[in-house]
Amino acid sequence: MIKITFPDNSTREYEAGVTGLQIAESISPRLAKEVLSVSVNDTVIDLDRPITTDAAIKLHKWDDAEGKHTFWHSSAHVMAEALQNLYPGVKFGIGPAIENGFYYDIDLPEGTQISESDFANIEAEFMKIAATKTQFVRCDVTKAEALKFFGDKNETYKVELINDLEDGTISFYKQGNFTDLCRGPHLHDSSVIKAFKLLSIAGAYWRGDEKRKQLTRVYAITFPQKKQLDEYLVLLEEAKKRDHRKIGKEMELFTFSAKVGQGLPLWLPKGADLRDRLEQFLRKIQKQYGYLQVVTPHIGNKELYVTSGHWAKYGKDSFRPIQTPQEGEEYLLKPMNCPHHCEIYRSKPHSYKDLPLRFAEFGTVYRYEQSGELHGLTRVRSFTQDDAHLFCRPDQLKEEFCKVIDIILYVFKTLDFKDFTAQVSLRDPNNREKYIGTDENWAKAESAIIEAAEEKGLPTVVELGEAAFYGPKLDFMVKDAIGRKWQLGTIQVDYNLPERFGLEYVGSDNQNHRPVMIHRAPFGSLERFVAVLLEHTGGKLPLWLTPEQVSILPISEKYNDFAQSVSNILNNYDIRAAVDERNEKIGRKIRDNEVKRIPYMLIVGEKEAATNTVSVRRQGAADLGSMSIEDFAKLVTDEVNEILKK
RNA sequence: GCCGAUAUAGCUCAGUUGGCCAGAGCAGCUGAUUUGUAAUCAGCGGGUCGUGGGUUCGAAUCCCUCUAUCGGCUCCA
Repeated sequence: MIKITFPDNSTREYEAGVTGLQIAESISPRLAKEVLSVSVNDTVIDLDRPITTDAAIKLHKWDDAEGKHTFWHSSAHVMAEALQNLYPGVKFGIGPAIENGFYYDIDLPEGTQISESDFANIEAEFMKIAATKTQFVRCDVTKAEALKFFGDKNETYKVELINDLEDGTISFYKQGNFTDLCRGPHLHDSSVIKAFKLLSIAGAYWRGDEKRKQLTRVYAITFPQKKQLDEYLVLLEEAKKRDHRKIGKEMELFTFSAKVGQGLPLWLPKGADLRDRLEQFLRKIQKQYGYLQVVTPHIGNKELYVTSGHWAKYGKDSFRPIQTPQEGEEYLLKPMNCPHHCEIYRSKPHSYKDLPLRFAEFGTVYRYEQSGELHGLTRVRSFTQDDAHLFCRPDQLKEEFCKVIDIILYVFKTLDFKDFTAQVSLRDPNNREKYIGTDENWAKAESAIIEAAEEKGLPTVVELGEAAFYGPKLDFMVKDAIGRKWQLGTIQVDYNLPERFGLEYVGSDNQNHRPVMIHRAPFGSLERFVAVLLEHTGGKLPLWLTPEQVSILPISEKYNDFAQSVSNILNNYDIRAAVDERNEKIGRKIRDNEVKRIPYMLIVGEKEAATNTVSVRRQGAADLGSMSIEDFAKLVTDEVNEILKK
């Protein structure tokens, strides 16, 4: 007998060799029906694999991530079988589950391709296979067997994968007439897959290497119930409505012109106004935190970037240098503000008493991005960073870093970004040539970030290979309407640029010392920030950001949406008409439709109203007496602003 | 940059298998209307159908080039 411990710490005894499915059956028939896979001591395995020793287990259903993962991974195998039936000779790459669904990378036979018109056909074939209740059967194989099996089938990609695997760890899964190299786990059988939808096809390089062949990636999703698929599709449609490109056009915030050039946003008056408000908002905070505003040119001598290391790192992938007509000097459109700020620091000697120095600038930078990578406002070729560089003594580093975290969290809180991830971006340990600076400095910078995040109690995830080339970062990632992750706020510790620029300060010991630099941008860039802000709010921005919101929303949404948001505030008031033109009783409670008109008035600046004077009482507070409805409108506006600022 | 798709008035779109001077709604303009209310009535203007080439008696509709956009990949200072 073995002892099985459940997530609630209860235990039961079973015969050794019991399977996950049998355990589920022993609990309830319904659970047995719904369970998809099982974790045994934190490793997810198939339901029909025997458990031979005491173990802690967790049964996974559709509603947990592991359950979905198993479900989608198995679906990928079924889709592969369908594709194999429809496109004989197709070769398979990899087919994993992803956040929303799964994909399979395939190499179609010469001359074949899949287009949208084929989707229905593939979907039908998939459902046909799923309905046969085909079982997923695992078998362990030796490396030699595996190589022979796929070699005989000329599955070159699988052979390559197997070559990288250790003998003794290789397993196959077979369902119907499709066998795949796979670690598992899988569903017991395909009958639980009730709905399948092919989402899109795209090119994807084999093993993510752009020098290798581009395969066809087929994206799809499945569900245990047809209804869930319908709901998902509705959700996708809803998300599309929150696309910042659509909202930005409707609200007349920004536009693009092929003539101006791709990736170069043109901010329209209303968009510029929104930007300005965001800038003012941040400027105010930064002033409180002792930042000093500076302004630097949009170009800089190439030598500046040779010094900073940017030229060597990115020169060839940047916009070409501009040359002066007479002297042939070379200038670069500035791709970042740091070198300029370093030179500002260098413009005079500094005492240890001067530090930290915090130079801030809304600096517009220009970067060459590959044409296919451009995306609305989230990925552009010219954008404005809410940049600042903090020059501090090593002993001030952590405190300064923590204060920057405070600012970013304040910004996110004010704008109601709840769903973000703090990501510690470190070097790729296998690719150190990508980075400049000594290991010692990197180690110092990395530990500073990790410690500061810990001190602030900020939960973080660590990503290797995501660091800037001059230092590690703490990035704040936020998702857009359809779940794509974008980096907004960023804080970077840098020991390298101060060294390259020879930055110094005189310490209390009268010796020269090297300051540490913090790069930081709470918004990241105004472009990307506005984009994500629009997608989060669906364009319904807080009042203080766009007081003229209603007039810039499409007219159909004008009235209802805004009225609703302000009427929440109005609910706190007992509003009575003090004077009534129609000689009705003075002091009557204002009718609902009149209250609804107040927000409309607030916005369009309409002066006339049902009653010119109201007597107002704030619930649970003193009577405010009578006032003109215009004054009352102002009062409500102020209150809305106050609430939103908090 | 790579794979695939798309590109018709300011906006959202319709234009069947290539064939009359390319249509609608909204927006705009003009004139009525003055109405306790976002969306009244009448009329008008607006597109060389993304660009350049080709096939054809004839193309918005077929083919090619380029440009931009969309979904991914790669990249992302």
